[in-house]
Amino acid sequence: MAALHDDVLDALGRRIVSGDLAPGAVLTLDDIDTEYDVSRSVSREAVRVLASMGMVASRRRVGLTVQPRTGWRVFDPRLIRWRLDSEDRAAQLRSLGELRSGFEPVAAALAAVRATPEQCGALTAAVGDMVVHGRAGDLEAFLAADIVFHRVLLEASGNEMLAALDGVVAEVLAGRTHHHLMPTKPKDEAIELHVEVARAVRAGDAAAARAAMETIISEATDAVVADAASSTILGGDGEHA
Amino acid sequence: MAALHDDVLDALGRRIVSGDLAPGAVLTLDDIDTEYDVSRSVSREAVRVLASMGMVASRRRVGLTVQPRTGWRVFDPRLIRWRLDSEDRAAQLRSLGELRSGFEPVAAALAAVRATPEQCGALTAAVGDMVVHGRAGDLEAFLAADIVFHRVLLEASGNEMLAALDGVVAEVLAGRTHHHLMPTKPKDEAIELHVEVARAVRAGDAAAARAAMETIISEATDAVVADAASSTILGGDGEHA
DNA sequence: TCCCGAAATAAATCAGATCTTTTCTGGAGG
DNA sequence: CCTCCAGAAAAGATCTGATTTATTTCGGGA
Repeated sequence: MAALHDDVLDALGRRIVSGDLAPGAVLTLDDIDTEYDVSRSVSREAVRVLASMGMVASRRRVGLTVQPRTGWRVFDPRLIRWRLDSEDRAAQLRSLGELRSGFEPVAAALAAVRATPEQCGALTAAVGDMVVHGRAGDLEAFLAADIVFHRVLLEASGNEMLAALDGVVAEVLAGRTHHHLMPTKPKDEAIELHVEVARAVRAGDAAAARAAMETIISEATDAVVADAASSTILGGDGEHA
Repeated sequence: MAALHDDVLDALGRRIVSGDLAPGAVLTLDDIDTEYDVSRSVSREAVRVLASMGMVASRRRVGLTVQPRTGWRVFDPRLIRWRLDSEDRAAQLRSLGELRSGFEPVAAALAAVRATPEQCGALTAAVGDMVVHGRAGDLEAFLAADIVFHRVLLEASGNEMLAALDGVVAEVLAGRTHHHLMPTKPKDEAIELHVEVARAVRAGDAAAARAAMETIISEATDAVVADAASSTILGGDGEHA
């Protein structure tokens, strides 16, 4: 089931992200063949993908040069995953959080106008789960429901690019929970705000949906800051923390 | 200078985006070798990248299956380019615009806190160019300055993911101008708002920067809607249209 | 009818050759 | 000593064809 080239891609990607292979570093296909004991086609395919992510550039007579971070395709899920698994984790979470603070209110507003009845139902169901598990203090189950809530909302925005960011949101939410930046029991107000978003979406009230979502995020930010856990501006967190 | 595999990748990508190769369609590496008259390594590398973009999946004994759009990595610049060059152009621009309406205000707020003196200078210079070319009615030069302005702003946000969206903004702005959704002469108020963003960023006033950017976008949206050109909700356009 | 093994299929991998581009090196000429 | 050009060398790009492996199909037997 393994895929050789995927293994090599993964290994190289992680080495680059970790800084083991820093921008400017040069390696050759031969190096890769030797180091990972694979044939040329495997190393080539791995490198080709890496190049398509802007992480390396290949030049004849020179070899493969690791590219500066500014050129990386930072929206690639694989790259996000590598960064989250590396030293870079905190920075990646911060970036994702800031990003999220921008697009989630938009998604909520759009969803209010475009959500299908099925999506409204799914949203309501997810909110219901959040209430139940939140009251019970079951953080993992609450997190799962929270992730579903936001995924459905993004999907309901009817914008495929927003929908594609569901992984981002899931990572942020999971990261916050697992890094213990959440209270042991989700705040009632936070849950209430999710209920409000769902209500506004059902009612087709874009402004209300947007406002509630903005509040969710800013409240969460304040809470985190007040928590003295860290201090990111506009801070991205975005959930009852 | 050509790169065989890149040509094939481009050709296949465009065929998929255009619907010529619809989701569910199956093809084999052999088909590609034959159709484009290239060797196996070339077709393999092209397909590998396409797979990494979520556009095809390869399975033994079956071949390559074109994947549904929901799984595509829609943030990949190549995919965005293909969509912009296809029938899908309008939808892609709408998506990008909506997205932009979310993240640009955030970027402005962050830039107010994080911009370096050099970036403030670049921003001011860009605004100056906008004023000059705007007054002169030179739409192309104005567009160029506008693009620079937004690029610098995104970069100044200090968030590499926001910075990576500079291409998105450039495409939206260029698309609006070249689709004649702009007045023959940029509105003074719109220019004034850009001046205000630059001022707020220099002053480190995050709230003001965010507010001005939000106004830029909503004013532009209203203008477009009033223009009866089209009607996208929250319309994302975002520029003096 | 159901299950199992053989055959067929197409991707995955390997191996090695050839082509092309880019860079480096020496030497000729100024 | 510097400049310029030809030739060598390095490394990716492409090609070819063989081998391996996973998956599906299908025929035969219980």
